[in-house]
Amino acid sequence: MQQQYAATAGAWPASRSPRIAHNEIDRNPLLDLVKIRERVSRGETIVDSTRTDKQITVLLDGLACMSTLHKDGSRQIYTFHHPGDLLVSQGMRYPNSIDHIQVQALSKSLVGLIERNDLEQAIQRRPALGQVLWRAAMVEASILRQRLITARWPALPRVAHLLCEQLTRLGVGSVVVPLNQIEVSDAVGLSVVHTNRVFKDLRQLGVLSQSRRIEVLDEKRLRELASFDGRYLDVSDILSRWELRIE
Amino acid sequence: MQQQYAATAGAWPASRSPRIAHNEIDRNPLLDLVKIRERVSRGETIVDSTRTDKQITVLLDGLACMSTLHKDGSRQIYTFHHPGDLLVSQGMRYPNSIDHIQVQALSKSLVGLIERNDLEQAIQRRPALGQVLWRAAMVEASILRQRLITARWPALPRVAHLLCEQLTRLGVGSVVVPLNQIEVSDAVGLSVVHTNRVFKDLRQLGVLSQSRRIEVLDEKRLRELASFDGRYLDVSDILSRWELRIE
DNA sequence: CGCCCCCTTGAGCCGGGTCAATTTGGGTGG
DNA sequence: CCACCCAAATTGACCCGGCTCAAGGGGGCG
Repeated sequence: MQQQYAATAGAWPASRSPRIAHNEIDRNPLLDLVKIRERVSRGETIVDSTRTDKQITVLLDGLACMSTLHKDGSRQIYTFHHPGDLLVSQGMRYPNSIDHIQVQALSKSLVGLIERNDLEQAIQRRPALGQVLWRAAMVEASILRQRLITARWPALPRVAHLLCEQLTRLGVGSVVVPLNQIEVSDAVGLSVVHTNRVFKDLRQLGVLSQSRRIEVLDEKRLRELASFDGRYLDVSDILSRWELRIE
Repeated sequence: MQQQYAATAGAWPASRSPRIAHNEIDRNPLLDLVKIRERVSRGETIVDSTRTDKQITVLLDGLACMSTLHKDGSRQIYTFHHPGDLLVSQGMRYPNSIDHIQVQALSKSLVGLIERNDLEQAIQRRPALGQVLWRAAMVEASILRQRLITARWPALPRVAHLLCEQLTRLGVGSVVVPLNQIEVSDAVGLSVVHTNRVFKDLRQLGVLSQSRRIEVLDEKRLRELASFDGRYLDVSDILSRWELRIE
Protein backbone atom coordinates (compact mmCIF):
# COMPACT_ATOMS: atom_id res chain seq x y z
CA MET A 1 0.00 0.00 0.00
CA GLN A 2 2.91 2.34 0.47
CA GLN A 3 3.68 2.41 -3.20
CA GLN A 4 0.04 2.81 -3.81
CA TYR A 5 0.06 5.97 -1.79
CA ALA A 6 3.00 7.22 -3.71
CA ALA A 7 1.32 6.48 -6.98
CA THR A 8 -1.77 8.44 -6.20
CA ALA A 9 -0.29 11.14 -4.06
CA GLY A 10 -0.72 14.67 -5.25
CA ALA A 11 -3.76 13.70 -7.17
CA TRP A 12 -4.68 17.32 -7.63
CA PRO A 13 -2.45 20.24 -8.44
CA ALA A 14 -1.59 22.38 -5.46
CA SER A 15 -2.47 19.59 -3.14
CA ARG A 16 -1.45 19.68 0.49
CA SER A 17 -1.88 16.18 1.73
CA PRO A 18 -0.40 13.13 0.12
CA ARG A 19 -3.65 11.24 0.35
CA ILE A 20 -6.52 13.62 0.13
CA ALA A 21 -5.36 16.03 -2.42
CA HIS A 22 -8.35 17.18 -4.37
CA ASN A 23 -9.80 20.29 -2.85
CA GLU A 24 -8.81 19.25 0.56
CA ILE A 25 -9.67 22.57 2.06
CA ASP A 26 -13.25 22.52 0.89
CA ARG A 27 -13.77 18.92 1.72
CA ASN A 28 -12.22 18.92 5.13
CA PRO A 29 -15.54 19.31 6.91
CA LEU A 30 -16.62 16.24 5.01
CA LEU A 31 -13.58 14.30 6.09
CA ASP A 32 -14.39 15.10 9.70
CA LEU A 33 -17.57 13.15 9.24
CA VAL A 34 -15.79 9.99 8.15
CA LYS A 35 -16.33 7.46 10.89
CA ILE A 36 -15.48 4.26 9.09
CA ARG A 37 -12.64 3.49 6.74
CA GLU A 38 -12.45 0.46 4.52
CA ARG A 39 -9.82 -1.04 2.30
CA VAL A 40 -10.93 -2.40 -1.02
CA SER A 41 -8.89 -4.26 -3.57
CA ARG A 42 -8.80 -3.93 -7.32
CA GLY A 43 -12.00 -4.90 -9.06
CA GLU A 44 -14.13 -4.71 -5.94
CA THR A 45 -17.37 -2.79 -5.99
CA ILE A 46 -17.25 0.19 -3.66
CA VAL A 47 -20.68 1.65 -4.11
CA ASP A 48 -23.80 0.31 -5.68
CA SER A 49 -27.53 0.57 -5.16
CA THR A 50 -27.42 -1.57 -2.03
CA ARG A 51 -25.36 0.89 -0.15
CA THR A 52 -26.11 4.43 -1.13
CA ASP A 53 -29.17 5.25 0.85
CA LYS A 54 -27.52 4.81 4.20
CA GLN A 55 -24.05 6.17 3.65
CA ILE A 56 -22.09 8.51 1.49
CA THR A 57 -18.67 7.33 0.41
CA VAL A 58 -15.49 9.32 -0.06
CA LEU A 59 -12.47 7.97 -1.88
CA LEU A 60 -9.51 8.53 0.43
CA ASP A 61 -6.87 6.79 -1.60
CA GLY A 62 -6.54 4.80 -4.78
CA LEU A 63 -8.40 4.97 -8.07
CA ALA A 64 -11.98 4.10 -8.90
CA CYS A 65 -14.48 4.47 -11.71
CA MET A 66 -18.20 4.92 -11.96
CA SER A 67 -19.55 2.53 -14.52
CA THR A 68 -22.53 0.65 -15.83
CA LEU A 69 -22.42 -3.01 -16.68
CA HIS A 70 -24.75 -3.67 -19.56
CA LYS A 71 -26.57 -6.95 -20.01
CA ASP A 72 -24.55 -7.62 -23.17
CA GLY A 73 -21.37 -7.68 -21.09
CA SER A 74 -20.07 -4.31 -22.16
CA ARG A 75 -19.04 -1.73 -19.61
CA GLN A 76 -19.58 2.01 -19.79
CA ILE A 77 -17.19 4.03 -17.67
CA TYR A 78 -18.50 7.51 -16.94
CA THR A 79 -15.78 9.01 -14.81
CA PHE A 80 -12.64 8.07 -12.99
CA HIS A 81 -12.48 8.97 -9.33
CA HIS A 82 -9.40 10.21 -7.54
CA PRO A 83 -8.72 10.70 -3.83
CA GLY A 84 -11.04 13.27 -2.34
CA ASP A 85 -13.93 12.55 -4.68
CA LEU A 86 -17.38 11.90 -3.35
CA LEU A 87 -18.57 8.53 -4.60
CA VAL A 88 -22.24 9.29 -4.61
CA SER A 89 -24.60 9.82 -7.41
CA GLN A 90 -28.25 9.75 -7.79
CA GLY A 91 -27.79 7.66 -10.87
CA MET A 92 -27.02 4.60 -8.81
CA ARG A 93 -30.19 4.79 -6.81
CA TYR A 94 -32.24 2.53 -9.01
CA PRO A 95 -31.75 -1.07 -7.99
CA ASN A 96 -34.38 -2.31 -10.41
CA SER A 97 -32.84 -0.67 -13.39
CA ILE A 98 -31.48 -3.02 -15.99
CA ASP A 99 -28.28 -1.09 -16.25
CA HIS A 100 -26.52 -1.38 -12.96
CA ILE A 101 -24.53 1.68 -12.06
CA GLN A 102 -21.72 1.18 -9.61
CA VAL A 103 -18.39 2.51 -8.45
CA GLN A 104 -15.57 0.05 -8.78
CA ALA A 105 -12.01 0.15 -7.47
CA LEU A 106 -9.36 0.10 -10.19
CA SER A 107 -6.53 -0.29 -7.73
CA LYS A 108 -6.18 -1.02 -4.06
CA SER A 109 -8.11 1.79 -2.46
CA LEU A 110 -9.17 3.25 0.83
CA VAL A 111 -12.66 4.65 1.25
CA GLY A 112 -14.36 6.56 4.02
CA LEU A 113 -18.01 6.22 4.92
CA ILE A 114 -20.15 9.10 6.09
CA GLU A 115 -23.48 8.57 7.76
CA ARG A 116 -26.33 10.23 6.00
CA ASN A 117 -27.59 11.78 9.19
CA ASP A 118 -24.23 13.22 10.02
CA LEU A 119 -24.06 14.86 6.63
CA GLU A 120 -27.52 16.33 6.95
CA GLN A 121 -26.70 17.74 10.34
CA ALA A 122 -23.44 19.13 9.07
CA ILE A 123 -25.27 20.91 6.30
CA GLN A 124 -27.65 22.36 8.84
CA ARG A 125 -24.75 23.69 10.84
CA ARG A 126 -22.74 24.90 7.88
CA PRO A 127 -24.96 25.80 4.96
CA ALA A 128 -21.98 26.51 2.76
CA LEU A 129 -21.33 22.80 2.80
CA GLY A 130 -24.47 22.38 0.72
CA GLN A 131 -22.96 24.69 -1.84
CA VAL A 132 -19.78 22.67 -1.87
CA LEU A 133 -21.74 19.55 -2.67
CA TRP A 134 -23.62 21.44 -5.32
CA ARG A 135 -20.39 22.56 -6.86
CA ALA A 136 -18.93 19.07 -6.79
CA ALA A 137 -21.96 17.79 -8.67
CA MET A 138 -21.55 20.58 -11.20
CA VAL A 139 -17.97 19.57 -11.80
CA GLU A 140 -19.13 16.04 -12.42
CA ALA A 141 -21.68 17.34 -14.90
CA SER A 142 -18.94 19.40 -16.49
CA ILE A 143 -16.78 16.33 -16.99
CA LEU A 144 -19.70 14.44 -18.49
CA ARG A 145 -20.44 17.26 -20.90
CA GLN A 146 -16.85 17.25 -22.02
CA ARG A 147 -17.04 13.52 -22.61
CA LEU A 148 -20.13 14.04 -24.73
CA ILE A 149 -18.16 16.46 -26.88
CA THR A 150 -15.21 14.15 -27.36
CA ALA A 151 -17.59 11.26 -28.02
CA ARG A 152 -17.99 12.73 -31.50
CA TRP A 153 -14.32 13.11 -32.19
CA PRO A 154 -12.19 10.63 -34.10
CA ALA A 155 -10.52 7.94 -32.05
CA LEU A 156 -7.06 9.45 -31.62
CA PRO A 157 -8.00 12.85 -30.22
CA ARG A 158 -10.64 11.17 -28.13
CA VAL A 159 -8.15 8.89 -26.43
CA ALA A 160 -5.63 11.71 -26.20
CA HIS A 161 -8.17 13.89 -24.45
CA LEU A 162 -8.89 11.26 -21.84
CA LEU A 163 -5.20 10.87 -21.16
CA CYS A 164 -4.82 14.63 -20.76
CA GLU A 165 -7.74 14.71 -18.35
CA GLN A 166 -6.24 11.98 -16.24
CA LEU A 167 -2.79 13.54 -16.26
CA THR A 168 -4.34 16.75 -14.99
CA ARG A 169 -6.21 14.99 -12.25
CA LEU A 170 -3.11 13.07 -11.27
CA GLY A 171 -1.27 16.32 -10.81
CA VAL A 172 1.78 18.08 -12.15
CA GLY A 173 4.69 15.80 -12.77
CA SER A 174 2.64 12.73 -13.40
CA VAL A 175 3.61 10.85 -16.49
CA VAL A 176 2.06 7.43 -16.14
CA VAL A 177 -1.69 7.03 -16.44
CA PRO A 178 -2.57 4.05 -14.25
CA LEU A 179 -5.16 2.57 -16.60
CA ASN A 180 -5.04 -0.31 -19.01
CA GLN A 181 -6.32 -0.25 -22.57
CA ILE A 182 -9.53 -2.00 -21.65
CA GLU A 183 -10.41 0.68 -19.15
CA VAL A 184 -9.60 3.40 -21.64
CA SER A 185 -11.79 1.66 -24.24
CA ASP A 186 -14.72 1.43 -21.87
CA ALA A 187 -14.37 5.10 -21.01
CA VAL A 188 -14.06 6.52 -24.51
CA GLY A 189 -16.44 4.08 -26.15
CA LEU A 190 -14.10 2.45 -28.63
CA SER A 191 -13.44 -1.23 -29.15
CA VAL A 192 -10.35 -2.59 -27.45
CA VAL A 193 -8.92 -3.42 -30.83
CA HIS A 194 -9.25 0.06 -32.18
CA THR A 195 -8.05 1.62 -28.94
CA ASN A 196 -4.96 -0.50 -29.25
CA ARG A 197 -4.33 0.85 -32.74
CA VAL A 198 -4.62 4.37 -31.40
CA PHE A 199 -2.00 3.62 -28.77
CA LYS A 200 0.22 2.25 -31.51
CA ASP A 201 -0.14 5.52 -33.39
CA LEU A 202 0.53 7.59 -30.28
CA ARG A 203 3.72 5.64 -29.74
CA GLN A 204 4.84 6.14 -33.31
CA LEU A 205 4.22 9.85 -32.86
CA GLY A 206 6.58 9.75 -29.93
CA VAL A 207 3.85 10.85 -27.54
CA LEU A 208 3.80 7.63 -25.58
CA SER A 209 6.68 5.42 -24.60
CA GLN A 210 7.14 1.96 -26.04
CA SER A 211 6.43 0.53 -22.64
CA ARG A 212 3.41 -1.54 -21.92
CA ARG A 213 2.18 1.06 -19.44
CA ILE A 214 0.62 4.30 -20.55
CA GLU A 215 3.60 6.55 -20.15
CA VAL A 216 3.43 10.02 -21.63
CA LEU A 217 6.67 11.31 -23.12
CA ASP A 218 5.38 14.46 -24.80
CA GLU A 219 2.51 15.99 -22.89
CA LYS A 220 2.56 19.17 -24.95
CA ARG A 221 2.02 17.26 -28.16
CA LEU A 222 -0.66 15.16 -26.50
CA ARG A 223 -2.55 18.28 -25.52
CA GLU A 224 -2.36 19.57 -29.04
CA LEU A 225 -3.68 16.33 -30.46
CA ALA A 226 -6.54 16.48 -27.98
CA SER A 227 -7.23 20.24 -28.20
CA PHE A 228 -7.12 19.95 -24.46
CA ASP A 229 -8.26 22.83 -22.30
CA GLY A 230 -8.35 21.66 -18.73
CA ARG A 231 -10.43 24.50 -17.37
CA TYR A 232 -13.54 22.37 -17.24
CA LEU A 233 -11.86 20.48 -14.44
CA ASP A 234 -10.91 23.57 -12.54
CA VAL A 235 -13.23 24.80 -9.89
CA SER A 236 -11.04 27.31 -8.17
CA ASP A 237 -12.62 30.32 -9.81
CA ILE A 238 -16.02 29.14 -8.75
CA LEU A 239 -14.70 29.02 -5.27
CA SER A 240 -13.56 32.58 -5.40
CA ARG A 241 -16.56 33.90 -7.20
CA TRP A 242 -18.87 32.43 -4.67
CA GLU A 243 -16.57 33.21 -1.83
CA LEU A 244 -17.27 29.93 -0.21
CA ARG A 245 -16.01 29.56 3.27
CA ILE A 246 -16.41 26.55 5.45
CA GLU A 247 -16.44 27.95 8.95
CA MET B 1 -47.79 34.08 -25.68
CA GLN B 2 -51.02 32.61 -24.44
CA GLN B 3 -50.73 29.70 -26.78
CA GLN B 4 -47.16 29.38 -25.76
CA TYR B 5 -48.22 28.86 -22.20
CA ALA B 6 -50.70 26.27 -23.29
CA ALA B 7 -48.07 24.45 -25.27
CA THR B 8 -45.68 24.07 -22.39
CA ALA B 9 -48.18 23.73 -19.59
CA GLY B 10 -47.92 20.65 -17.45
CA ALA B 11 -44.34 20.21 -18.39
CA TRP B 12 -43.86 17.71 -15.61
CA PRO B 13 -46.09 14.90 -14.44
CA ALA B 14 -48.08 15.68 -11.34
CA SER B 15 -47.46 19.34 -11.80
CA ARG B 16 -49.52 21.86 -9.94
CA SER B 17 -48.95 25.08 -11.77
CA PRO B 18 -49.47 25.59 -15.45
CA ARG B 19 -46.19 27.44 -15.81
CA ILE B 20 -43.73 26.15 -13.29
CA ALA B 21 -44.39 22.51 -13.36
CA HIS B 22 -41.15 20.76 -12.61
CA ASN B 23 -40.69 20.23 -8.92
CA GLU B 24 -42.54 23.34 -8.09
CA ILE B 25 -42.68 22.50 -4.42
CA ASP B 26 -38.94 22.20 -4.04
CA ARG B 27 -38.16 25.21 -6.13
CA ASN B 28 -40.67 27.56 -4.65
CA PRO B 29 -38.12 29.14 -2.36
CA LEU B 30 -36.08 29.80 -5.46
CA LEU B 31 -38.98 31.37 -7.25
CA ASP B 32 -39.46 33.73 -4.36
CA LEU B 33 -36.04 35.09 -5.17
CA VAL B 34 -36.93 35.97 -8.73
CA LYS B 35 -36.92 39.71 -8.96
CA ILE B 36 -36.71 40.22 -12.68
CA ARG B 37 -38.52 38.46 -15.48
CA GLU B 38 -37.57 38.65 -19.11
CA ARG B 39 -39.15 37.49 -22.29
CA VAL B 40 -36.87 35.95 -24.88
CA SER B 41 -37.73 34.88 -28.39
CA ARG B 42 -36.70 31.79 -30.29
CA GLY B 43 -33.01 31.56 -31.03
CA GLU B 44 -32.01 34.14 -28.47
CA THR B 45 -29.24 33.38 -26.02
CA ILE B 46 -30.53 33.28 -22.46
CA VAL B 47 -27.36 32.53 -20.57
CA ASP B 48 -23.74 32.63 -21.52
CA SER B 49 -20.45 33.46 -19.89
CA THR B 50 -21.20 37.17 -19.81
CA ARG B 51 -24.08 36.77 -17.48
CA THR B 52 -23.60 33.89 -15.12
CA ASP B 53 -21.42 35.36 -12.45
CA LYS B 54 -23.96 37.94 -11.39
CA GLN B 55 -27.23 36.15 -11.69
CA ILE B 56 -28.78 32.74 -11.71
CA THR B 57 -31.49 32.15 -14.26
CA VAL B 58 -34.62 30.05 -13.98
CA LEU B 59 -36.69 29.06 -16.96
CA LEU B 60 -40.27 30.03 -16.12
CA ASP B 61 -41.88 29.14 -19.40
CA GLY B 62 -40.92 27.90 -22.83
CA LEU B 63 -38.18 25.57 -24.00
CA ALA B 64 -34.44 26.02 -24.03
CA CYS B 65 -31.29 24.02 -24.57
CA MET B 66 -27.78 24.12 -23.22
CA SER B 67 -25.36 23.85 -26.09
CA THR B 68 -21.88 24.48 -27.34
CA LEU B 69 -21.16 26.13 -30.66
CA HIS B 70 -17.96 24.69 -32.06
CA LYS B 71 -15.65 26.65 -34.27
CA ASP B 72 -16.45 24.36 -37.18
CA GLY B 73 -20.06 25.51 -37.02
CA SER B 74 -21.47 22.37 -35.45
CA ARG B 75 -23.59 22.56 -32.34
CA GLN B 76 -23.62 20.15 -29.44
CA ILE B 77 -26.83 20.15 -27.44
CA TYR B 78 -26.34 18.73 -23.96
CA THR B 79 -29.78 18.99 -22.45
CA PHE B 80 -33.15 20.51 -23.10
CA HIS B 81 -34.56 22.71 -20.38
CA HIS B 82 -38.18 22.83 -19.39
CA PRO B 83 -40.04 25.28 -17.12
CA GLY B 84 -38.71 25.17 -13.59
CA ASP B 85 -35.17 24.26 -14.59
CA LEU B 86 -32.22 26.19 -13.29
CA LEU B 87 -30.23 27.54 -16.20
CA VAL B 88 -26.88 27.58 -14.50
CA SER B 89 -23.87 25.50 -14.99
CA GLN B 90 -20.29 25.76 -14.12
CA GLY B 91 -19.52 24.66 -17.63
CA MET B 92 -20.37 28.05 -19.02
CA ARG B 93 -18.03 29.91 -16.76
CA TYR B 94 -15.10 29.97 -19.13
CA PRO B 95 -15.35 32.92 -21.46
CA ASN B 96 -11.96 32.24 -22.99
CA SER B 97 -12.73 28.68 -23.87
CA ILE B 98 -12.87 27.97 -27.56
CA ASP B 99 -16.09 26.06 -27.18
CA HIS B 100 -18.68 28.51 -26.08
CA ILE B 101 -21.31 27.03 -23.83
CA GLN B 102 -24.64 28.80 -23.68
CA VAL B 103 -28.31 28.34 -23.04
CA GLN B 104 -30.48 29.20 -25.97
CA ALA B 105 -34.26 29.60 -26.25
CA LEU B 106 -35.89 27.14 -28.64
CA SER B 107 -39.25 28.85 -28.41
CA LYS B 108 -40.59 32.06 -26.98
CA SER B 109 -39.69 31.81 -23.35
CA LEU B 110 -39.93 33.56 -20.04
CA VAL B 111 -36.99 33.54 -17.68
CA GLY B 112 -36.52 34.73 -14.13
CA LEU B 113 -33.32 36.19 -12.76
CA ILE B 114 -32.09 35.60 -9.24
CA GLU B 115 -29.40 37.73 -7.70
CA ARG B 116 -26.40 35.76 -6.56
CA ASN B 117 -26.41 37.45 -3.18
CA ASP B 118 -30.06 36.68 -2.61
CA LEU B 119 -29.41 33.04 -3.32
CA GLU B 120 -26.47 32.89 -0.97
CA GLN B 121 -28.46 34.47 1.79
CA ALA B 122 -31.35 32.14 1.15
CA ILE B 123 -29.03 29.18 1.49
CA GLN B 124 -27.78 30.60 4.77
CA ARG B 125 -31.31 30.85 6.05
CA ARG B 126 -32.49 27.51 4.72
CA PRO B 127 -29.65 25.05 4.38
CA ALA B 128 -31.91 22.49 2.80
CA LEU B 129 -31.97 24.73 -0.23
CA GLY B 130 -28.35 23.84 -0.78
CA GLN B 131 -29.32 20.22 -0.90
CA VAL B 132 -32.02 20.99 -3.43
CA LEU B 133 -29.47 22.61 -5.68
CA TRP B 134 -27.17 19.67 -5.16
CA ARG B 135 -29.90 17.30 -6.15
CA ALA B 136 -30.78 19.34 -9.23
CA ALA B 137 -27.18 19.14 -10.37
CA MET B 138 -27.20 15.39 -9.79
CA VAL B 139 -30.25 15.03 -11.98
CA GLU B 140 -28.43 16.93 -14.69
CA ALA B 141 -25.48 14.60 -14.33
CA SER B 142 -27.87 11.68 -14.49
CA ILE B 143 -29.29 12.90 -17.79
CA LEU B 144 -25.80 13.39 -19.16
CA ARG B 145 -24.77 9.87 -18.14
CA GLN B 146 -27.79 8.50 -19.91
CA ARG B 147 -26.88 10.41 -23.02
CA LEU B 148 -23.40 8.93 -22.87
CA ILE B 149 -24.94 5.48 -22.85
CA THR B 150 -27.21 6.10 -25.79
CA ALA B 151 -24.34 7.75 -27.64
CA ARG B 152 -23.09 4.24 -28.36
CA TRP B 153 -26.37 2.90 -29.60
CA PRO B 154 -27.37 2.69 -33.25
CA ALA B 155 -29.16 5.69 -34.66
CA LEU B 156 -32.76 4.54 -34.36
CA PRO B 157 -32.87 3.61 -30.69
CA ARG B 158 -30.77 6.67 -29.95
CA VAL B 159 -33.28 9.03 -31.49
CA ALA B 160 -36.16 7.04 -30.01
CA HIS B 161 -34.65 7.41 -26.56
CA LEU B 162 -34.39 11.17 -26.86
CA LEU B 163 -38.02 11.37 -27.93
CA CYS B 164 -39.06 9.25 -24.95
CA GLU B 165 -37.09 11.48 -22.61
CA GLN B 166 -38.73 14.60 -23.96
CA LEU B 167 -42.20 13.06 -23.87
CA THR B 168 -41.63 12.26 -20.22
CA ARG B 169 -40.49 15.73 -19.42
CA LEU B 170 -43.40 17.24 -21.31
CA GLY B 171 -45.77 15.25 -19.14
CA VAL B 172 -48.48 12.66 -19.53
CA GLY B 173 -50.68 13.17 -22.51
CA SER B 174 -48.07 14.93 -24.56
CA VAL B 175 -47.74 13.59 -28.05
CA VAL B 176 -45.88 16.27 -29.99
CA VAL B 177 -42.20 16.86 -29.28
CA PRO B 178 -41.61 20.54 -30.04
CA LEU B 179 -38.23 20.06 -31.69
CA ASN B 180 -37.13 20.01 -35.30
CA GLN B 181 -34.83 17.46 -36.86
CA ILE B 182 -31.83 19.75 -36.66
CA GLU B 183 -32.22 20.11 -32.92
CA VAL B 184 -32.60 16.36 -32.52
CA SER B 185 -29.48 15.81 -34.63
CA ASP B 186 -27.43 18.19 -32.54
CA ALA B 187 -28.60 16.50 -29.37
CA VAL B 188 -28.02 12.88 -30.38
CA GLY B 189 -24.89 13.52 -32.41
CA LEU B 190 -26.03 12.31 -35.80
CA SER B 191 -25.94 14.13 -39.10
CA VAL B 192 -29.17 15.81 -40.13
CA VAL B 193 -29.30 13.54 -43.13
CA HIS B 194 -29.13 10.37 -41.15
CA THR B 195 -31.51 11.68 -38.50
CA ASN B 196 -33.98 12.30 -41.25
CA ARG B 197 -33.67 8.71 -42.40
CA VAL B 198 -34.35 7.55 -38.87
CA PHE B 199 -37.52 9.62 -38.77
CA LYS B 200 -38.53 8.07 -42.06
CA ASP B 201 -38.11 4.63 -40.52
CA LEU B 202 -40.02 5.58 -37.39
CA ARG B 203 -42.89 6.74 -39.56
CA GLN B 204 -42.90 3.55 -41.56
CA LEU B 205 -43.01 1.65 -38.29
CA GLY B 206 -46.14 3.58 -37.42
CA VAL B 207 -44.49 5.12 -34.39
CA LEU B 208 -44.58 8.66 -35.71
CA SER B 209 -47.29 10.35 -37.76
CA GLN B 210 -46.70 11.37 -41.35
CA SER B 211 -46.89 14.97 -40.27
CA ARG B 212 -43.94 17.28 -40.48
CA ARG B 213 -43.98 17.73 -36.74
CA ILE B 214 -42.66 15.07 -34.41
CA GLU B 215 -45.96 13.52 -33.40
CA VAL B 216 -45.84 10.21 -31.55
CA LEU B 217 -48.61 7.78 -32.40
CA ASP B 218 -47.34 4.71 -30.56
CA GLU B 219 -45.48 5.64 -27.42
CA LYS B 220 -45.37 2.06 -26.16
CA ARG B 221 -43.56 0.91 -29.28
CA LEU B 222 -41.26 3.90 -29.10
CA ARG B 223 -40.26 2.98 -25.57
CA GLU B 224 -39.53 -0.56 -26.63
CA LEU B 225 -37.36 0.60 -29.50
CA ALA B 226 -35.48 2.83 -27.08
CA SER B 227 -35.32 0.42 -24.12
CA PHE B 228 -36.54 3.44 -22.26
CA ASP B 229 -36.61 3.46 -18.49
CA GLY B 230 -37.45 6.94 -17.33
CA ARG B 231 -36.38 6.51 -13.75
CA TYR B 232 -33.16 8.40 -14.31
CA LEU B 233 -35.33 11.50 -14.68
CA ASP B 234 -37.28 10.85 -11.54
CA VAL B 235 -36.10 12.53 -8.38
CA SER B 236 -39.08 11.89 -6.17
CA ASP B 237 -37.49 9.04 -4.26
CA ILE B 238 -34.46 11.14 -3.51
CA LEU B 239 -36.72 13.71 -2.04
CA SER B 240 -38.30 11.22 0.27
CA ARG B 241 -35.09 9.48 1.20
CA TRP B 242 -33.50 12.68 2.22
CA GLU B 243 -36.64 14.01 3.75
CA LEU B 244 -35.99 17.42 2.39
CA ARG B 245 -38.16 20.12 3.74
CA ILE B 246 -37.93 23.75 2.82
CA GLU B 247 -39.16 25.54 5.92
C1' DC C 1 7.17 -22.59 -14.94
C1' DG C 2 2.78 -22.22 -16.47
C1' DC C 3 -1.43 -19.80 -16.73
C1' DC C 4 -4.31 -16.01 -17.39
C1' DC C 5 -4.95 -11.47 -18.54
C1' DC C 6 -3.78 -8.15 -21.52
C1' DC C 7 -1.75 -6.52 -25.61
C1' DT C 8 -1.17 -6.88 -30.68
C1' DT C 9 -2.15 -7.50 -35.54
C1' DG C 10 -4.72 -8.88 -39.99
C1' DA C 11 -8.96 -9.15 -42.95
C1' DG C 12 -13.36 -7.86 -44.26
C1' DC C 13 -17.76 -5.51 -43.46
C1' DC C 14 -21.12 -1.75 -42.61
C1' DG C 15 -23.42 2.15 -40.25
C1' DG C 16 -23.33 6.59 -40.62
C1' DG C 17 -20.88 10.75 -42.66
C1' DT C 18 -20.35 13.92 -46.60
C1' DC C 19 -21.65 16.14 -50.79
C1' DA C 20 -25.12 17.60 -53.71
C1' DA C 21 -29.70 18.28 -55.38
C1' DT C 22 -34.56 18.81 -54.91
C1' DT C 23 -39.06 19.32 -52.56
C1' DT C 24 -42.19 21.14 -49.26
C1' DG C 25 -44.85 24.11 -46.38
C1' DG C 26 -45.50 28.13 -43.83
C1' DG C 27 -44.92 32.98 -43.72
C1' DT C 28 -44.92 37.55 -46.11
C1' DG C 29 -45.67 41.44 -48.91
C1' DG C 30 -48.13 43.19 -52.71
C1' DC D 1 -55.56 35.69 -53.12
C1' DC D 2 -51.23 34.81 -55.18
C1' DA D 3 -46.25 34.77 -56.17
C1' DC D 4 -42.22 34.48 -53.74
C1' DC D 5 -38.80 33.20 -50.13
C1' DC D 6 -36.40 30.44 -46.99
C1' DA D 7 -35.63 27.33 -43.50
C1' DA D 8 -36.39 22.65 -42.90
C1' DA D 9 -37.12 18.18 -44.74
C1' DT D 10 -35.86 14.66 -48.19
C1' DT D 11 -33.40 11.64 -51.18
C1' DG D 12 -29.39 9.51 -53.85
C1' DA D 13 -24.44 8.25 -54.43
C1' DC D 14 -20.28 7.27 -52.58
C1' DC D 15 -16.71 6.83 -48.99
C1' DC D 16 -14.37 5.58 -44.67
C1' DG D 17 -13.49 5.07 -39.67
C1' DG D 18 -14.21 1.96 -36.49
C1' DC D 19 -16.35 -2.75 -35.43
C1' DT D 20 -16.20 -7.76 -35.48
C1' DC D 21 -14.00 -12.03 -35.90
C1' DA D 22 -9.93 -14.56 -35.42
C1' DA D 23 -5.33 -15.70 -34.26
C1' DG D 24 -1.17 -15.03 -32.14
C1' DG D 25 2.48 -12.99 -28.40
C1' DG D 26 4.24 -11.54 -23.72
C1' DG D 27 4.88 -10.79 -19.01
C1' DG D 28 3.67 -10.75 -14.19
C1' DC D 29 2.10 -13.44 -10.43
C1' DG D 30 0.96 -17.72 -7.95
